Amino acid sequence: MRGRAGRVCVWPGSPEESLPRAMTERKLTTRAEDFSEWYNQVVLRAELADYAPVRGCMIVRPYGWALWEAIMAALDKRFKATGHVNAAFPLLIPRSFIEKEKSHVAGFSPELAVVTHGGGEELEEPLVIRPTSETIIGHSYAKWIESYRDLPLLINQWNSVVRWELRTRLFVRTLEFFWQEGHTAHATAEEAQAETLQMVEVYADFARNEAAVPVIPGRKSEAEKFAGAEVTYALEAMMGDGKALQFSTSHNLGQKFAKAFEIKYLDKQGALQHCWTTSWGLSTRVVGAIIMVHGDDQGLILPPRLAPYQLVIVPIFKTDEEKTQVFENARQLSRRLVDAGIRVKMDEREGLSPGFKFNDWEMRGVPLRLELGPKDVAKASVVLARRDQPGKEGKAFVPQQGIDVAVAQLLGEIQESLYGRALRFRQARTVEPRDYQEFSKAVERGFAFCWWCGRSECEEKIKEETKATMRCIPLDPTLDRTVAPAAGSGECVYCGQPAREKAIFARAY
RNA sequence: CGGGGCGUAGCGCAGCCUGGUAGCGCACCUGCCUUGGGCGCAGGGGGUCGUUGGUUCAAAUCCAAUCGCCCCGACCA
Repeated sequence: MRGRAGRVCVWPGSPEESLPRAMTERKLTTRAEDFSEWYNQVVLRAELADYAPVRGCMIVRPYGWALWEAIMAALDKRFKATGHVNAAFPLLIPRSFIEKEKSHVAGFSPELAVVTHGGGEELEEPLVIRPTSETIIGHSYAKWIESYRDLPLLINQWNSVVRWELRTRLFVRTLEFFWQEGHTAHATAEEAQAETLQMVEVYADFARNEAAVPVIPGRKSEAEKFAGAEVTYALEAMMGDGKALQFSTSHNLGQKFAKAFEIKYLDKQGALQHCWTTSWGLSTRVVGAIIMVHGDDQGLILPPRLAPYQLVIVPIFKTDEEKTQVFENARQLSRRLVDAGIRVKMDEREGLSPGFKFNDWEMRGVPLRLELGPKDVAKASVVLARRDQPGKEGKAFVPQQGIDVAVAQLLGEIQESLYGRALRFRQARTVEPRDYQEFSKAVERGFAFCWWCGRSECEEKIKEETKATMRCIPLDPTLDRTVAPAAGSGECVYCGQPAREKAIFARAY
C-alpha cells in the first residue's frame, strides 16, 4: 500500500479530530475508528445505495439491487418449497382498516404516512400507505375463506412499505423499505404455531447457508413483540461492532386479526370458527447485516452464494499485442467459468491501472479476483486472490486447466470461512454474566446471555441504565448449537428474583 | 421532538471574523504517456454561494426569517 497523493490535507489551524471524512479520500475510515462512518462510506462507495431527495429515503443502485435480487431468489425458492405462493396487495389502505385491531393501531399510528388528497380533492376517508399488510390482507382473507377446505392459505408478497421513522440509516432503517411479507391463515392454533416456527427455520437456513450470517432464533419479550402478535419470534445477529440487528421476524397472530377482520370458516362439524393467522418478514435490512457482519477496512465482503459477481477478471497488459493476447485468454476463461455456473465480471475498463481495479473490486466485495497478465498467459496459469484473505496470503497461482473446478471449490471455502469467522466473533463477544456489573460490561461490546425473570420492569430498567434491550429468549438449541439450552432456573440478572428463562440482551440497531 | 453540526462546482472543503475580481483537492473532458496494488504530464469545461427579505454605492461575507440534510438520544424491521 503506497501512494497517498490524493489524500486530502489537513489545513493549518483546523482540529484534525473533528474533520469530516472526505469521500474523495482513498482510504476508508476504519471500522475501529468509527464503525458508523465506515458503514456509510462502504454503502456509498460500493455503490449499493444513495441518499434520496426525501429525508430517510434511499435509492437502491444497480449493484445493491442485484444483491437484493439474489436474496429474493434464495428466499423465494424456500417459500415456494414450503407451499407458499406470491401475490400483490395494494399500497393504499383505508385508514379505518388499521384501526380495527387495537394493539396494531397503537403500535403503528405514530409512524404512518397518510394520503389525504387525490385528484386535487380532499378524500372522504384518508388512506394510509401500508406500514405492513396484515389489515388489507385480512380483509381479503375474510372474503376468500369459507370452509376448512380453503385452509391453510399461504401467501407471500414482495413489496415496499413505509414507516415514518425518526432516525434513519441506509438499508438498516429507511422510511420506505423493500421486503417480503408472508401472511397465512390456518384452521387450528397448532398449525399456525407450526407455520410460525417453520418460517423461523426457513430464515435461519437462509441466514446461515446463503448470507453466511450466524443467527440466534428466539422469542421476543412482550415489550419487543410485533404490534398485534400473540408471539413474535426473531433471528438476532451480531454486527461487527458487537451490536445486535434483527435479521427477520415471524409472528403468531393467534385469532387477533381473524377476529378484527372476521376471517371465519366452517369446520368439518359445521361449526363457524375464527382462523389462526401468522405473518413473517425479512427486509433490505439484511443487506446492512451482510455489510456489517462480513466487511473489513477494505470495504465490502460478499458471501459467494449471494454476490452479484462471484469472480472478477482483471486483465493486465502493456502493449497492444499483449492486450490482444490477454483479452483472448481472459474471454476464453470467462466463458468456461460462466458455463460452470459461476457469475463472472470481466473488467474491460480502459485507462485504469490494475492496482486501481483491485481496490475497486475489493470495495465492492467480490469474493474472488482472477488476475491475468502476459506472464500468466505464457505459463497457462492465473492468479486467484481471495477477498476474505487480504494481501499475499490470499493469492495463489492456479493452472488454467481445471480452473472451473478450482474456482467453485474456493467459492465454497470462502462461504464457509465467512460464516465461521462471524460465528467465532459472536462467540468471543457473548458472555454469560454472573452479576449485573459483568452484564453492564458485556453489553458494551457484545451480547449478554443471562437469566431474566421475564418482567417488563427489569427489562425497562436495564434499557435505561445500559442502553441494552432484550433481544430474544433463544429457542430450541439445535437451531444454534452455540447457545446452551436455557434449561433449569436461576436468578434474574437485574432483580435477583427466580428466573426460568435465559435471554440475550444487547444494544441494538 | 430534545441536543449538536452543516448548506459555496458532481463529491469533499476553504473563503465569512475585518463587505469590493469565485478558490483548492478529487472527479469529469481532450491529448500524450502508462498499466503485476489506488500512474504521470499538459490543456480544458463546470458555481444565480440553500431560499426569502433587510442593511449598504457594493453581500458568499453583516442582520432577520425560513427550508433542508447529516450525526447523537427517545420510537422502530
